[in-house]
Amino acid sequence: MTTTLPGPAADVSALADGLRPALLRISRQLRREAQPLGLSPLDATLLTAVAKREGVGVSELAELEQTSRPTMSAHVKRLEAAGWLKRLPPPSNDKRRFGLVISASGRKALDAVRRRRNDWLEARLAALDPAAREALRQALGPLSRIAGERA
Amino acid sequence: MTTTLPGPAADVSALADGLRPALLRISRQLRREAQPLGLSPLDATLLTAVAKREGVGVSELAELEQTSRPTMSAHVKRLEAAGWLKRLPPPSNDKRRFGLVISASGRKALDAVRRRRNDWLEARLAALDPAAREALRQALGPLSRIAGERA
DNA sequence: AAAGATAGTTAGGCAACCTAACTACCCCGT
DNA sequence: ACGGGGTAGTTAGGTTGCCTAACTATCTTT
Repeated sequence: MTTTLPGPAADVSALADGLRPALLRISRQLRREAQPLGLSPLDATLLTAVAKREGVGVSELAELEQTSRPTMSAHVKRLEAAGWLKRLPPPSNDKRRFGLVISASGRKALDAVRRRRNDWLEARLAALDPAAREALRQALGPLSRIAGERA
Repeated sequence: MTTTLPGPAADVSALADGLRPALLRISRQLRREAQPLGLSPLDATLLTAVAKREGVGVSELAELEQTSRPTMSAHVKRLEAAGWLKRLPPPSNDKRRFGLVISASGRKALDAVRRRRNDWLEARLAALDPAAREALRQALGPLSRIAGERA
């Protein structure tokens, strides 16, 4: 166990101060280096989320991804226009909500992006030594928890 | 060079797939939860960078922070307008560039923000168990390297 | 059947980013 | 000594991702 004695608060502060800029910068790059020919990292995240929960509604998805409903509504519209997502008419007998599902081409796009190795983040990870990657692997759980990811 | 055989690549892919959404989501929150009364996380990052390298120029700072020059120019303008940053006239005899320094009130704002504990990220970190924090601490180095942070 | 809650959209705005194009200046070679 | 090519910084214009407020349509509850 790590010492949690005198200054846990100062400890946490220092860690936060270190993490904040790194995280901000990484995500900046992440968004920027989106390959023009594929899905943006955000698109991939959203499609994955939908694939994981076929028939999810816009609001529920917004909550899962922690954005506002209008924001998610716009994303869904965009992804649908791109043909990666379909809205099934009311799965229940509730005519307000529809069920979102990933389309065949959406799944294809997702697979294609995954098969490609030229992603910015992967390149950076590959450039690290194995110990560093292992450290990141260990940190993945905590990071996901911070991100508030639900199954 | 680390082995680039079949296994590690898949490994790296999986790690990237796990990290990407978590990092995106965290940075989304990070930007959103800016305390109205203080500096945004971005502002804090930039001021810290300037403080670390007094007299830095706009272009150099842009490169350090990995943004375009116009973007940095706008940030500098904003931070200067807020009174957190000053531009010293040409420190060398090169009349094109000026030297950026953090102002007294900038330093004060930075300290104030640091002293406050109500930051979103810190709250999340504090909610983790010590082992998880330790894992993040270990990952900080690799993350910084991915972010391309220079001294 | 009216009141209130919920799903989703529209409208309007903001922050952070980019590229292209411009000004002002520096330096170097002929 | 001067003209061209590079560099510092800004301006202009556009994109993306996000938000709140307010609206429509559909339940649900009383």
